[in-house]
Amino acid sequence: MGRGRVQLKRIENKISRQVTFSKRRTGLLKKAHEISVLCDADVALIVFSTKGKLFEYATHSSMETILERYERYSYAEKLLTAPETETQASWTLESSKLKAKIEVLEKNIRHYDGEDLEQLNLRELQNVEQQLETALKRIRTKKNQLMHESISELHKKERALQERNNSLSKKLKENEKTSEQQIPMLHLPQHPPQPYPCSVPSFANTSGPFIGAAMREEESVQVQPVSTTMMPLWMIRHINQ
Amino acid sequence: MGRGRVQLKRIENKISRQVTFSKRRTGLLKKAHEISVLCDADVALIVFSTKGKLFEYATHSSMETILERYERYSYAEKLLTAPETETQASWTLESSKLKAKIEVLEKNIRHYDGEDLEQLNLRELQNVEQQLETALKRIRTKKNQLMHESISELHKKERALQERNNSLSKKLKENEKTSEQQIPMLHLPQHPPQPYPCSVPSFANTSGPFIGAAMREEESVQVQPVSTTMMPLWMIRHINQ
DNA sequence: AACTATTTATAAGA
DNA sequence: TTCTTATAAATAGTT
Repeated sequence: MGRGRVQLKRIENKISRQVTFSKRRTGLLKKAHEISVLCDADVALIVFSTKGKLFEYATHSSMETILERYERYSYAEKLLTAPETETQASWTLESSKLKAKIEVLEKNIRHYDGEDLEQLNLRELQNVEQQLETALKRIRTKKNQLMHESISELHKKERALQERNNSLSKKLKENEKTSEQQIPMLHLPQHPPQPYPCSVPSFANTSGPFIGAAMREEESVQVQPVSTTMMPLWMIRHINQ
Repeated sequence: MGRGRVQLKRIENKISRQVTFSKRRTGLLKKAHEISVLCDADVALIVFSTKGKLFEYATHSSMETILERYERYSYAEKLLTAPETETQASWTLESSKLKAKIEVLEKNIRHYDGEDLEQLNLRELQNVEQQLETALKRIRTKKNQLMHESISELHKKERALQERNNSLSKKLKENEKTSEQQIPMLHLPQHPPQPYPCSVPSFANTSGPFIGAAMREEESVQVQPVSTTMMPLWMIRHINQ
């Protein structure tokens, strides 16, 4: 249908190809529309140009609907070939399951926070109480363990620094003897050690609510006496709060 | 293109419609193929007949590929126009968000259960401990409230039954005087009242771990002395456990 | 984008 | 369905 016959092969001339695409595209869309109206058919047509531009036609029942129908139609095949293409229904299902789970978990947490207790009866309150007591015991044990680890760690550091201080002051004294130059010496009392002029409350004697709470319900733990430590600031804050 | 003009409207004659569908369908598929070859375009064509039969054409790159490309292409639009028609990607996203939330909640609960404490530092342990203590206080308050309500309720019932007993025994005595027949009288000491031969431990004197725990950290609550009650079995079980 | 010679598609009939 | 054929429609090449 035109001035000359066309061979069914890619048109090499870019301009010609573009023009032909434009003309035939219009025709194709028109024919798609015609068959859908004349013959009461559901039609979906998708065309990507060489450049990647999209043209589409779909019967009034909309592209999505037709594509879904297509998916459904070829469902059996796809189950065998592509189980990863799940339907919206299964996603919705999974979503609501997850949401339900979240609701339960949040309710539990509210109970653990001592909130939202109206719905609980005495037996349930009793259960939650028991659980909280057990948890509290475990947490306090863990906390004690952690603090003791901290303390040993700090002890170690303290000793190392003390040794370093000692050796430094020793060297300094030797230097004083040999060199003509006078370097002012740092006063370093040997006992009790005081590596830095930072006032830190003695840990072993602290009887604030923190330690008190930590020890109250525990099997007694041996607390190593600590004379002075280089405790990090956040730890001090906790002890004194 | 035929012996007569055709109006663009549904062909009412079923046979004609079917014939036309068959002819035009062939033509449409042919033209789809032609444009794809001549113009190097990606084409997907889906046609459902009135009866629901499927006919399809797709460029060599296969129907699935083109439909995926289509989904990808119209992703942005869909997000704006139809958030309810979500794509698999967004479902996957929502799903993983929900799963992440569940993970966090479960971790929290494990901490509240005193488990899985390895990852927590001292500061975090301190927080959990505080939270648990608060929760425990609230729970014990709630439990006390519930128990006092129970007790008043039982008191009320006890008094009512006692009155009923008194009036019954009074009537019985009167009957004895008037009637010739001897009816054995039920022994009902007035103090302490003992409506049923059911041995129930006195509530006020119970010093088991249950009450002890309930009272330990609370503002002192006035416990009304209860001589004898008709406590439900489940309550007794809790007190004695 | 419009024109038009020609090819192609297809309606109607068999 | 398929073939035939007259004719409408599409479109290749040109302007």
